[in-house]
Amino acid sequence: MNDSVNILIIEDEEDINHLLCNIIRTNGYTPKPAYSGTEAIIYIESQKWDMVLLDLMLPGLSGEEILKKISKESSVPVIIISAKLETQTKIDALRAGADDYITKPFDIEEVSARIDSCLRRYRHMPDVSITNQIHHKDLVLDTDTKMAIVNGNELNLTAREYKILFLLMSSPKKVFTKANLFESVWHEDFYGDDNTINVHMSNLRSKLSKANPNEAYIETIWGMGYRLKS
Amino acid sequence: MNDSVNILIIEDEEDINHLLCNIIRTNGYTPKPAYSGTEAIIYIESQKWDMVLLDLMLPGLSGEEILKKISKESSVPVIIISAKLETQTKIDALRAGADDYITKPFDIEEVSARIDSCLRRYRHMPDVSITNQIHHKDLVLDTDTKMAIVNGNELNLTAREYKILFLLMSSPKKVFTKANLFESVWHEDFYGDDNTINVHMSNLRSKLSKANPNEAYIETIWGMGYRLKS
DNA sequence: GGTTTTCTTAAGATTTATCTTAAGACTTTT
DNA sequence: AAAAGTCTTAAGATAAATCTTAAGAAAACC
Repeated sequence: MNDSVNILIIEDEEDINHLLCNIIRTNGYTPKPAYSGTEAIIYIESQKWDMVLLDLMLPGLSGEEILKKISKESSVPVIIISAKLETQTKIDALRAGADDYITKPFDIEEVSARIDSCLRRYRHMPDVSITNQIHHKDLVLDTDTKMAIVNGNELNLTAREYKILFLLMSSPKKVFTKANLFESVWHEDFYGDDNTINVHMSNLRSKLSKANPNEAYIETIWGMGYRLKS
Repeated sequence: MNDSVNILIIEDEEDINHLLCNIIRTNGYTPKPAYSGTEAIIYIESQKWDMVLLDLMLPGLSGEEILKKISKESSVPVIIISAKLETQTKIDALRAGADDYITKPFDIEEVSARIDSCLRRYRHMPDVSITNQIHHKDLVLDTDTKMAIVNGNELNLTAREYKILFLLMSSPKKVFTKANLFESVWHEDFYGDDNTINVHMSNLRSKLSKANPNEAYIETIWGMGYRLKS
């Protein structure tokens, strides 16, 4: 029962925190969001954690301070997630006890992979990641083969298509705006041409519906964006 | 290499697999989890094992089939762990080459004791032979001689090339990203120069295609990585 | 110490995915 | 019914990833 893997997420931006929670849940672990440094401290002191994801830019108590506190008091692995991409910041963080450092905007699969690999290192676990498939209704995304499986048909996806679908499936109920997509799939803060996304969505949909014409897997939310159809 | 005792655990339920891993680790041996019959076969063919723990109820390739395969090809001791408690099933398993039979839910200490005693019995007898080759189509990788065999031609591989090919062949359908390769082949978390991998792939491919110009064994998945061509 | 093998780096060539554009059809909202 | 947002197509342009080659660096071997 209590062999669940608990991961604390310290990140003040709600959107990003939720996204990280979903990634972690998808990977089979148990996420706990904290939205400020002071909130985080309470959680840190109240129970043991298997891992901490920490944003450096926090209101109030800074990420650096939290990092110091954590590494002084425990040996829990910490992955920094930060918009600061200066090498020096990175080095400082790693010196201060961080185990890995990911810059924003991040690739969700990379985050996923690094969490796995960090956990593996810590627990001396064998090199088999716990889950390599994401399921949603009869749609399966295989993160090993990078294929979608619909109706038993294996579909080859391009890198972009795969990443879009991965994102949608990682948060099944969430509506992803085009800005969200540009950030998570393209890793760009600025917004590209909306039509770029239209076209990719169209291509992705047509691959999926070729495998199962009776079902629409991706839903358009008018004026908002896209989500997985539930 | 080392004199660790390697035990393969074939069990699809994650919780139980992890538990068995822990027991084995506690006893001073090295566990390797396999979560399906097909995965197990790969490991069985890829190296020598000191023992196999096998669940009879597996998705896909059944436990009985695996047991037959193992006992046909090698003399590695096999302990069955199963929820089936009919006497007939038990007898059948023992006839088919199993060395011991434990019913679920099991007593941790009992499992531990039986593993020890079974190993003690076997230690003196050398394992006659589990195959030391991995096959994929007409490509064979010999884990003893570290050579690839294509079309009957034995190819000398460098250490890197061997490791890359071994990795690809260990999961025939999986797409390996460059990050995967750096981690598994170079044992580096940070990502080196992509081009290093390009060049090694190129060299490996040219060796393979020199032996068989008609076949491409390694496939590039644009924007994602490489995989064995199936 | 010299020779051989293997690894890495770099630069140019090539291939492929992706982007852009645009126009007409469709859907939803007002 | 009109307007705004979205879908689909396709073709050409662009950007990015990859391949290949060769040469120098590093390591291993003799």
